[in-house]
Amino acid sequence: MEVTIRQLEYLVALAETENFGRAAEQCFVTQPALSAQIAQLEKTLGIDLIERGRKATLTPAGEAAVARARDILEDLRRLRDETGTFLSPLAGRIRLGALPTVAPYLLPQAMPALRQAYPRLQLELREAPARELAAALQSGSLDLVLTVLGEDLGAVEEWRILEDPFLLLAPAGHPLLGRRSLAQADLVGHPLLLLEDGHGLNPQVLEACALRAGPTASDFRASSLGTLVGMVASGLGVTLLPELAAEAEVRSDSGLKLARFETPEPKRELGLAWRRGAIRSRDFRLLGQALKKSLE
Amino acid sequence: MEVTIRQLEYLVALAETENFGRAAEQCFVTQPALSAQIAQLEKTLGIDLIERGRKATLTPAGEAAVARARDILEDLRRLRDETGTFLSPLAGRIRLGALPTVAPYLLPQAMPALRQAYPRLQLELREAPARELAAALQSGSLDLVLTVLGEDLGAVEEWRILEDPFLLLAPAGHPLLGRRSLAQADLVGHPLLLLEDGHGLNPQVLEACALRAGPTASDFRASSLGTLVGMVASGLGVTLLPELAAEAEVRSDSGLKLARFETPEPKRELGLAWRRGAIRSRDFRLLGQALKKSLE
DNA sequence: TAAAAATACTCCATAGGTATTTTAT
DNA sequence: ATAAAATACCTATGGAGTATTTTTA
Repeated sequence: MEVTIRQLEYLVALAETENFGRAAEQCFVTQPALSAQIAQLEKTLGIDLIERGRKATLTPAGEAAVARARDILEDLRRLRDETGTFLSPLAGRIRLGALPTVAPYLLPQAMPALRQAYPRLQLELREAPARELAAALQSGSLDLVLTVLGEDLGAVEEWRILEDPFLLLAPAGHPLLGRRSLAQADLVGHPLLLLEDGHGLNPQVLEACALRAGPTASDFRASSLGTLVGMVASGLGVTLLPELAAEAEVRSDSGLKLARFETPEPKRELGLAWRRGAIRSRDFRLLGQALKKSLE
Repeated sequence: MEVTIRQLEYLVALAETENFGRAAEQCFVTQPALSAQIAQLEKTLGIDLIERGRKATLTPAGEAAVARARDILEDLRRLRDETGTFLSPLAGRIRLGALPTVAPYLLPQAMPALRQAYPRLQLELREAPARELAAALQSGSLDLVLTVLGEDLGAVEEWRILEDPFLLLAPAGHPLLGRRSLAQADLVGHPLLLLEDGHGLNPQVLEACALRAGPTASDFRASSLGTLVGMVASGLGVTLLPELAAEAEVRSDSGLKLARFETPEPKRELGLAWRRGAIRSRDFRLLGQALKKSLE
């Protein structure tokens, strides 16, 4: 006999539920039907996949089979998604990864318009730092990433969405705010607050200011932009915020002030990236256009 | 209806043959049977995959579907291979990549013993430079690579097979051969022949000799170790050969001589590498042992 | 001794085969 | 005109259901 997709679906369900009955229920079939298919699969492979007992657990061979089965089912979903887009644009599932310093400020505004324009689009969102996004994109566990462009993302196509300048955030009355114009060099000597290590934003901030880490970087580290703003508010120092985030994070009654830098402004470039040659690149460009439009 | 593996097999066969009848033949079914399954697949996906005519060609959606189908069928083969190894070690297919400067000198000797010990093993061999091997390993199009260890191969496990020292190859009577002992520094000033750019062996050779490219490297480049030896024979210069290759490439009547370097010898370290956590790592270690043993 | 999985048996959906017609070049 | 694919129709395999027994913790 041959291995069937159905058998693989049953196997994955069984791996998830550890119980033939519940797995069957999850697959909308009866327990004997599922049992028979699993038995059939074991027979074709010539090895036991399931350790029968009070709980149904996987044998080592079962673990291996389930891993492959998941890949196969995932690829099958992608087959449906990809062929579907030739029917109507932006139909089906797109797994989008985005930076935690971007997603919450860009996507919520854009979603209503997107749902309206492309009702058959299903966006699966995952937030992760830039390195993880790039890796997930290459490994195929993400279809599309919303991230900082111009870094090494591997073999990708990029689509610019916006330039996001860094603004100075300081408590009202801070000496840096008084100047007629603000240059990046003016920051020297002022304690600069950063995010926790590992955030891609830090090197961007430091590089944007042509500063190297160390002397002026403060020892306090924040775990999100929200707490970073809080730290500035408590007088621990100043920081740079992407304009995109600044609008949302800095409340007008917080006693904090934002200031633009004189040109050339420090900035980051945000956009979409996908694997070079991806079948759905047209879809991805459409999505990029929609995102860009939602910012106007 | 649901997409079935059989439909995907038929689709791939059709993509390969561009002809329903021959595709059917290739799948050991009749033409109407294959036609029906393709029609069924198109119906479930809701889109035409095939452009019917004198030749059966793929529509854009068909291209996409075939690409995914190939992935799925490949994963299915891997499922069989991987679960099979829990039955008997080293059963099934292993896709092995190897350096062109290693494969022909190591594998032919080892194959007979391997076939004897593991008759159910099917080795698929692919020769490629180190960078390609590393990429193919990570992308999953190879299971195992035989390459120079100690370079950046990504998230892999490594298994040492042998240290392969570089020997000096020079025409008999060459001044470098007269010395009592030969040090790497002695090469300075002698034209050193290298392989074509892109070969991983060049930087290894240059680094091994603590020489940087340029002054002493000759302008002539060889495309294989065989022609490299020929170039030395025609008096264009000297070169370094891995000992593994030297035995096979340098004929005793060629008028060429090999000389060992004094310790510390320049050398390369050869071994197997596979993706970290690969299910068949036990198999790969067994294969490594067998290769090592075949060298004794 | 219960809960869980396997077995026994029936039914029907469907893949595949043969024979034939339709379609494209 | 002719090769190639679709259609019509039949057969049989096998997957799913119900009812029941067997297993095991």
